[in-house]
Amino acid sequence: METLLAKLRQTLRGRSAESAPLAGRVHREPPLEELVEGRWLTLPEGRCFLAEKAFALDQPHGVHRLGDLLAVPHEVWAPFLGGRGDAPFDPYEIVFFDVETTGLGRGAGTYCFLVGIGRFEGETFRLRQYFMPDFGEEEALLELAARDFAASSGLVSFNGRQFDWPLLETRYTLWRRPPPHPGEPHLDLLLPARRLWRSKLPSCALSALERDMLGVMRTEEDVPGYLIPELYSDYVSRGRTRPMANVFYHNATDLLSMVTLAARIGHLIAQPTESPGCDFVSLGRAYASQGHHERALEAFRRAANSTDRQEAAQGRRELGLLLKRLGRFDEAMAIWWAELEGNDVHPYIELAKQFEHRLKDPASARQLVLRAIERLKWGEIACADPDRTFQDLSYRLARLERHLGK
DNA sequence: GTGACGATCCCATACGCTCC
DNA sequence: GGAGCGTATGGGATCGTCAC
Repeated sequence: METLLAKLRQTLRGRSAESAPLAGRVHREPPLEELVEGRWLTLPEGRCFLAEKAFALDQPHGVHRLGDLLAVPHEVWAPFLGGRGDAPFDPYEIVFFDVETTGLGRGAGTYCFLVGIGRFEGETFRLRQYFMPDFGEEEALLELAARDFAASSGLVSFNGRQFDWPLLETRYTLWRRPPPHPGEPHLDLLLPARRLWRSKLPSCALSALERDMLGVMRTEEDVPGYLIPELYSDYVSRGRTRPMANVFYHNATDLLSMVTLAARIGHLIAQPTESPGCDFVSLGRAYASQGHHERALEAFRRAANSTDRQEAAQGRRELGLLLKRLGRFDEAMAIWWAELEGNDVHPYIELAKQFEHRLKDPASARQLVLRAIERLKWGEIACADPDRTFQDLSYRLARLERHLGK
């Protein structure tokens, strides 16, 4: 088996060496190093092109600056770090990464031909892009990327938990190398972005977030993601370097956008009161699920005060339920009382429960249920399943009347 | 002890979304 | 176009409380 693998590696490397000069002749395009700032590296494992660039921390990217992330309190990331929410998340100890691949599949036939890795170093944000010029040179790319990953204590990506990292792990496994990083803590920015803006934006794809939240305008250099596998194929088989330079631009822009997106999200979570355009209901749920109850209550209050009627109703509902869960019944009841003239049946039911079970006042509970039934009949209360709601209310009323009768 | 009820948890299922 | 994750939803099981 080992011999077979060695032969395969040799064959692939041989093909790579043959195809490189051919590539230059077909289209007479300039070599990659003339189009992308970088240099070729030769390792025992093969050749790899390294493009490297450092950005000042006050470098703008859209409406934000790269260094904005450094002011975000580390603890805001805890709800989004997977199983390692307790791990420290220092921007200087983590790496941002994004890979360009030959397709969307997860199998052995999908290669990562470009790995972009960014990290804060002193007064700069340094971006390194490792590029494999042919399929036979993959191990060199993996070796160089591994050195960067191994020097980090955390990962940041966009959809990297589902796509980029598992794919990279597969590539290392296929070369019989251990993945260079345990994979945790891993901040996948797609998760908090969805939590914050799912109900506000038509899409939470990185390109949409760039446009709608970050003010990033890509130049004509950019290429759409779906074309990337084809462009790499053109590079390998026909030596087309110009479109490949555009892929470098695409990858670098993705990485810089991740940095400013993280800054935007981090500041928003840290100070939700100063963040218009955020889905405070989802943010509150995220806080509540992590036990940050006061922050959750604050987020729900923000939602409750929204000018968007639907968001305001949801905010009040979540606020009341969380207060009840925390045993703050009087505060919860105040919310429900204020809601009674709205078009939601929920506050009637919650108040009826409180009167029946906690306050031992079935007569008041009955009045509330009767009023809810009446409003439901008149169509003043909207609910997803009016018939079922009517049944539930009737059942509750019958029980209360039995109780009162006795 | 029994029954009714609410609260909570767990599980299964369906669906939408994102990456190249 | 493949695949995995998160979310929403609904049903069932379990537990604690209370009244009888």
